[in-house]
Amino acid sequence: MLQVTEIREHKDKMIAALAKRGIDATQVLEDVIKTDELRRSTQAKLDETLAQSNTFSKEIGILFKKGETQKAGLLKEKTIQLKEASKVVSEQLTEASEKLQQLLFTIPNIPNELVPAGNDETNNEEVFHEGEIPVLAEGSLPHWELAKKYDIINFELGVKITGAGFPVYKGKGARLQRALIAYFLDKNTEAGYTEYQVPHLVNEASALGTGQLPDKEGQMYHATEDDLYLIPTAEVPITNMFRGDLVNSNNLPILCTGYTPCFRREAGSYGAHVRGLNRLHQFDKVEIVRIEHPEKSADALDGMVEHVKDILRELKLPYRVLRLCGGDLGFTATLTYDFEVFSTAQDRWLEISSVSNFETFQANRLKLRFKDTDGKNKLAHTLNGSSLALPRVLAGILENYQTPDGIKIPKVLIPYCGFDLIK
RNA sequence: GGAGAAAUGGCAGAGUGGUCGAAUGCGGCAGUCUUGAAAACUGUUGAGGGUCACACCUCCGGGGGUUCGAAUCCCUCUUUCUCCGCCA
Repeated sequence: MLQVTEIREHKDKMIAALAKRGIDATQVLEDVIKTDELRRSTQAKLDETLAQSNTFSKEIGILFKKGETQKAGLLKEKTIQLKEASKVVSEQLTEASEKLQQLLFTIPNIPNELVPAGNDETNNEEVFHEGEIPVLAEGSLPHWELAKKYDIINFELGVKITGAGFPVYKGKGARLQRALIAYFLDKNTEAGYTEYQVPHLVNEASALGTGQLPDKEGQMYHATEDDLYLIPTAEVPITNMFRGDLVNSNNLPILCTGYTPCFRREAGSYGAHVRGLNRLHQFDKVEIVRIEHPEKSADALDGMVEHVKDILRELKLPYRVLRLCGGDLGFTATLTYDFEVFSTAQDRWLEISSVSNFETFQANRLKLRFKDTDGKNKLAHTLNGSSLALPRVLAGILENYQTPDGIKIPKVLIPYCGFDLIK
């Protein structure tokens, strides 16, 4: 959620930046300013009435003590009238505040100046790539065929017990998943992130805090009986641990990591692009989250990108890093780098990580502040990234590491797996 | 599931109808002392809205009520703790 004071001061700049998302925000920003003016003037009116009423109440107390009950009675009448008047104004204030809130909820975050303009993924900018794309032997297979061949992932069983998009991992497939999770968590904790295990269901306030609600309601599974949401990413519970907090600036940055399953309802398209592990309703992910001082968040984002690069380098997977364009940028982000692994047998890139800076957008909803060295309370910056999403990494490994003898295991994973070949 | 107790500033913890946005301690910040640091001492320090700045308004778990006036009384919800029951 954007800050109203920022909108008041930098409206034109914001309109220009939001244009990169393909949005003309002129009208809505003007509405925000107008509604905020109404809110403030109504607030002032209410304050005045209440101030008057408070003064009278104090006088009544004094009069009673003196025993001047008649005078007190007169003042009572007056305060009763003021109370009636304040009720009406108070309702107007609520109305204006709610309208303002509604408007603010519809406006996405302001893209960073590095974000290229553009409507869709074709305008994303490749900023880095690394790793050799292997030349595979004759008869190499996509991962869903490999999964069947080696009996390590069973999609049909998942359909039987739940539905499409809920695979069952088996034997060395399950072990490889577990190895990846442990390896990722180890890499993250070595880099200074503290490991957390968090709830997989969250309440409405949490979903609002990180921006899943109100705009992405349909993308989450909703347990209506208890009004809880299955998390679409560990970002939600982890970031919300700090909701409403006021932290001291010398406690920043705060670095967290956690493994969770992630649940996504999103109705995907059909065909090869969603086959196998490419798109699931439930998948595993290890997430990193940072709470940063505003002056350090840009560097922090670069650091997170380097961290994820390091992991992919160790896994020896061919990958590229994209800077998302305005049209592809998520609602809450100012700047996002996507990581994609090349899936050789499918001959396409698969997104495996998304690293973003949200600046104050989430913090404003979360009321996550820090006490700066000048003694002032300010909104912190939040950032997060996947490190990494499991299924597509697994797909990449299966496809890129396949040989006529079986699937080799990346060297760094062998200690975690306890085997070096799936055959 | 049953019975009882509680929820107050960054933290701990007083406060049972008016002068309480709230004692005290810790922590934070500034200073004195010191070569420097620690200790000690002195001062300062809740949050949000509003204002050029004041004034002023709101906030004592959430919501509602009683009252001229509520942290304080009533209702309700949530959470925590103790005891009992049940159970991985």
